[in-house]
Order: sequence, then C-alpha cells, then structure tokens
Amino acid sequence: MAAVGVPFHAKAGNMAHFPSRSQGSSSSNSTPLHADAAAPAFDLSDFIMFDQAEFAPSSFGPEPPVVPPMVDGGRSNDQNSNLSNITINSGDMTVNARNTGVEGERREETSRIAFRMKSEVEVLNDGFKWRKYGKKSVKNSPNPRNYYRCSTEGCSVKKRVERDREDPSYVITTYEGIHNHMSPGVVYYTTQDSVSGRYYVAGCQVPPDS
DNA sequence: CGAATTTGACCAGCGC
DNA sequence: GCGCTGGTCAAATTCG
Repeated sequence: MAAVGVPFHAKAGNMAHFPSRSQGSSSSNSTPLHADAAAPAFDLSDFIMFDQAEFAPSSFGPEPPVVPPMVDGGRSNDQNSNLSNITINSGDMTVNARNTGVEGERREETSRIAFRMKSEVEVLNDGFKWRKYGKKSVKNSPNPRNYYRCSTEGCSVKKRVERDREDPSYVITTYEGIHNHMSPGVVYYTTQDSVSGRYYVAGCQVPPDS
C-alpha cells in the first residue's frame, strides 16, 4: 500500500517545500518552510507532510508518480533500518514523521506523522472527514488532547490534536495510519524545482460544482 | 431523528 | 503488584 500522507485543504498555488538531501548542513542557513517569493504567501495551515517511504504522494491518484526519497532533516533515510525519522524545523513549524516496522518480518504498515503549526483553530480542514472519539487531558500540559478517527468506512487513520503547552497559539497534530481512499474534495500534486531540486507539494480544493 | 460530540469509565502498557 | 498515563469505548447529550 502506497503511503498517502496527510493532505490538507490548501488554496491553489500554495505550496510547501522540503529541503533536498544535498543541503541543510548548516542549521543557521537551513531552508525555511515557506513558499517561494513568486508563489502566494504560504500559509502554514496548508502544509502537507508525507511518510518517508514514498515521500511525495503527489497527485493522489491511483498511480502516483515516483519521487525519490529526499527528506533529510538531519539524518538520512537508512534503507537497512525499518525505523526512520524525519525532522524538519523552521521558525514556525516542526515536523516529525516516523515509520515503524518489525525487525526482519514483514513491515508493519504504520505511519506516523506529527507536526506543529501556528493556527487559531485546532481542527484543520484537511479534506478528510474526521469523527471525534475521545478527549483526554495529558500530563504536563494544561491543554486537552483530542482524538479523531477518519469517518470514512474502512479507513482506520487516526489523528491527535493538542495545543502546544509552551505556546497555545501552536497546534500539534499527529496523524497515524494511511488513508485507503482519496480525499473527497482535494487534488494533490507535486513538482520539482529544477534549480534547487526541491520538491513542492500543493493541494487544490476542487470546486464543489466541478 | 440521525449524526456528531462529549465525557466518564475502562483497559493496556510501563515504570517503580 | 500497584499506580500512573495514554488511548479507546460507549452511553448520554447536543446539534443540524
């Protein structure tokens, strides 16, 4: 099953980009997670993050284009390891993606992606329909954690949403699992910048009457 | 009235 | 074994 990632409701043209492996050795010169100047201002709520196995999910169609793994926020993907992490930091957002698997045996289809972003609303419109099934106050945090499950029949993707205990203006969202269906209202695509080699991911909401 | 949300109870994992 | 914590369940409640 192909990794599907976490599509977000995004305005057309808004993009997030990820640094290529070849750059980023200097943390002070790390690429910020913003759109290029030519693109409309990047809204953090539009950010899309994918699981590392097939990093860029692209068009979200039945046969997404193959995009080479390139995420490296301080460590490279280790093909000999069934556990890898992706960490990207910028001033406004932190992303962590994780794939877990069982040593030796078949790989467990568990994909976990967490990111922290500045948002007034806790529940983002990511194009999927979520059903809340739990709320829990967590240790060391004054803010409760909300638990959501994808309401699409047969889809077991879950997400946890909580406000950052240090800065309540930030929302920490953790997605777990892979959607086995397409988002009902969003089309996704990726492009690669020929100069920098970076991959751009964008979501475009399909007009209701199209 | 059906669907979604709320919320207390319950369960499992982990550390001591 | 016990208590703490995080995650899930499910009945009650609210909402559209």
